[in-house]
Amino acid sequence: MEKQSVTIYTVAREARVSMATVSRVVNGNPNVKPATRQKVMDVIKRLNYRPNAVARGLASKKTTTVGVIIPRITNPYFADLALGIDDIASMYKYNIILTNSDNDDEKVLKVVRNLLAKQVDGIIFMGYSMPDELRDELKSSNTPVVVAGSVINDDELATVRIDYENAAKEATLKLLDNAKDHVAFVTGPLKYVINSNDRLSGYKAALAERHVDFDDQLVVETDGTYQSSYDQAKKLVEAGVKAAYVSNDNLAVGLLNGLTDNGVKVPDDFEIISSNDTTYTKISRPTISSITQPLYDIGAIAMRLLTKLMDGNDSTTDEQDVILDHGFAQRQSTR
Amino acid sequence: MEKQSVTIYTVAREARVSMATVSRVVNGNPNVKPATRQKVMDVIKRLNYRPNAVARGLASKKTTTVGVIIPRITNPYFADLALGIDDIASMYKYNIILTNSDNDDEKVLKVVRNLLAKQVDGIIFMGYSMPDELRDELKSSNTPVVVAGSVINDDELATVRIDYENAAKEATLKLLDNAKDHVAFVTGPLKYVINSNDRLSGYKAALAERHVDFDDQLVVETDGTYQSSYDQAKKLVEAGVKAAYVSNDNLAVGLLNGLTDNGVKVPDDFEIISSNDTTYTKISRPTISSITQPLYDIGAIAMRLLTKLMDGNDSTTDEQDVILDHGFAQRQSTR
DNA sequence: CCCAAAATGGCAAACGTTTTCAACAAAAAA
DNA sequence: TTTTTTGTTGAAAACGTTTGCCATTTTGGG
Repeated sequence: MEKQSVTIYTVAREARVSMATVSRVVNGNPNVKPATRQKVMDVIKRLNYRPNAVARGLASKKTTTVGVIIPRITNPYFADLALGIDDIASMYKYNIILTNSDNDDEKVLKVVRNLLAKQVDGIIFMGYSMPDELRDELKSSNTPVVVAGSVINDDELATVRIDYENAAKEATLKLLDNAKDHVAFVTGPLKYVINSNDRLSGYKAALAERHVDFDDQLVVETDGTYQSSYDQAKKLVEAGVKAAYVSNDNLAVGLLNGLTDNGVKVPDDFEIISSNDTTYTKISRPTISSITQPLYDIGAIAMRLLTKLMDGNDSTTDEQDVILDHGFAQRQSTR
Repeated sequence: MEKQSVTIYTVAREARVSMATVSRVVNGNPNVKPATRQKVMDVIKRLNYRPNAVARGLASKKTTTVGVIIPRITNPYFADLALGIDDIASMYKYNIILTNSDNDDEKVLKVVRNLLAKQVDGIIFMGYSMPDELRDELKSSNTPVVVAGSVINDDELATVRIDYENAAKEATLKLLDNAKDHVAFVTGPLKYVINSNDRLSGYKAALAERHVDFDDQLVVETDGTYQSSYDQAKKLVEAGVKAAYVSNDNLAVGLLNGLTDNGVKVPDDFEIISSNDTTYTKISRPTISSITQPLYDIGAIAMRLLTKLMDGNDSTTDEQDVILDHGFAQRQSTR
């Protein structure tokens, strides 16, 4: 790769000013006389000068780049979040280094080390758990971190999310009130705190409120894939289950299609409420009722919060935990 | 932001060697005596030294970062491609700067300028068209570019894709052969060459082969969204259309649901073949027959090709245009 | 007109690496 | 032994910015 042809030095020479002045012009520093500024800008345009962001990063210790960890880019839930993140990031002139973690602790650690080596100004973490080692690394690196759309085993990190517990409770209550007694909780891996803690608690709270005994046979743990819940459909029906609150849309669609393909009518014989309100819930037939989350906003707000933190508003006092409102979309999978 | 505490210099001092030697150790340069190497590695571990990638980028003129332009991260088609890209990228130790272009020429230009300023080693472009200005910029920047999963108005750029024209032709033939005479082509914006050139040509070729006259009333242009084709469903049926080849899965699902919601039976009264074989085609009911594309592979191969180009294998002679095989998945939307 | 204060701009030292070149040492060949 | 060759290492110059500090100019009040 050949040397960059036109540098700040070239411009300085052509404009008969110093590099410092060019730098000031480029960065909008006010301490430069309008005439000089114009002169420099003309040269910049003429030479088509483009500042080298790497050199700038080294000198200024700011890369205007943030790292984004996403479990899987093809997961619509996280993709929606990522869209919000990206929009706000580009609004604030930040770039996004995006990497899939595949929910693999090993990989996540590697990825973050990489991001830190690249001197990102901040990190947005999406995912279901954060290895201790990673947490330590992040803390000692002193890089601002915001957790978006997920709950992890750490309460010191800034987080943007909804109240998963309450949302789960409300959904479960709705199913219980539709005169169903056998309401199951179909969930992704329980090793993720968002499932095992937040959602399960909400589910239990709803049962308690309606004086229904908790039956752990009704908590159906899956690996979170479409296929896994599709396969569970038949068993659930045979077990007499009449409704299910489902922890993610993949699972909900799988369950729905599994039921339909087995001749079970939704919502007549079985009701479903899902959790994430992604496109899946709208394109399935019947459509799936769901807790609604402002996905885009969660991403957007997380990114905005991150910019604050990166600007040094450490604001340890400020609320670091933003809980957005959720809602409910009544669709065809519930009566 | 405070100064980096432990640098290559610190390590060098502690290990009583020069920076050069530390650099060699870190980069696996073989010209270091094993004993020295060990000594340096010990210090690195003890001090927990992490090389600064920005400084490295400045000195070596390689950032091990590639820019990826994606129309919209939430579009499953491109998300699948992106997954392949990311996997291979991380295999080759590259990071991905991912940005949504929203298919907006202005924005794309801005984004690419940004990427170039950040000194990315290469760019993967996904999208439906490339503004002339952008093309010029890319060429003069001398940065390797690979176009993935799309066709654009330029034949000099390396591209990885399938044969959209033939795929469209085969799909249309299938529909024609199922004894339908009124086969429509429901497409996204015709200003995109992949639609107006490749797919439309394929559609026409199929008609010609079956001696069916081309009727431009049967080419239904939409804005590419779910809703747009959903809204077209009724009109199509009223116009006597019996089947449709659809240019993307969003549209196909929209059309399908529009038909179903209007009481039209698929596939009995209307057959559909879609183009991209994303999840949508599998979770809809009925499921949608589709051309199949190795989406992940397209992304993966594009990235691999890019690494070649970045390694300087300019190989102007080599095939710069990789055409992968496509297939067909028979599902419930066709007989 | 003079002088202090404000505005402007230049110098040069960072920033943390890689890399070229030369030096030196050790091993091999003569 | 002497000369080559090969293998290891270090010194220091890039890489292209930003920025602190100082010098010079402008400005405006008296």
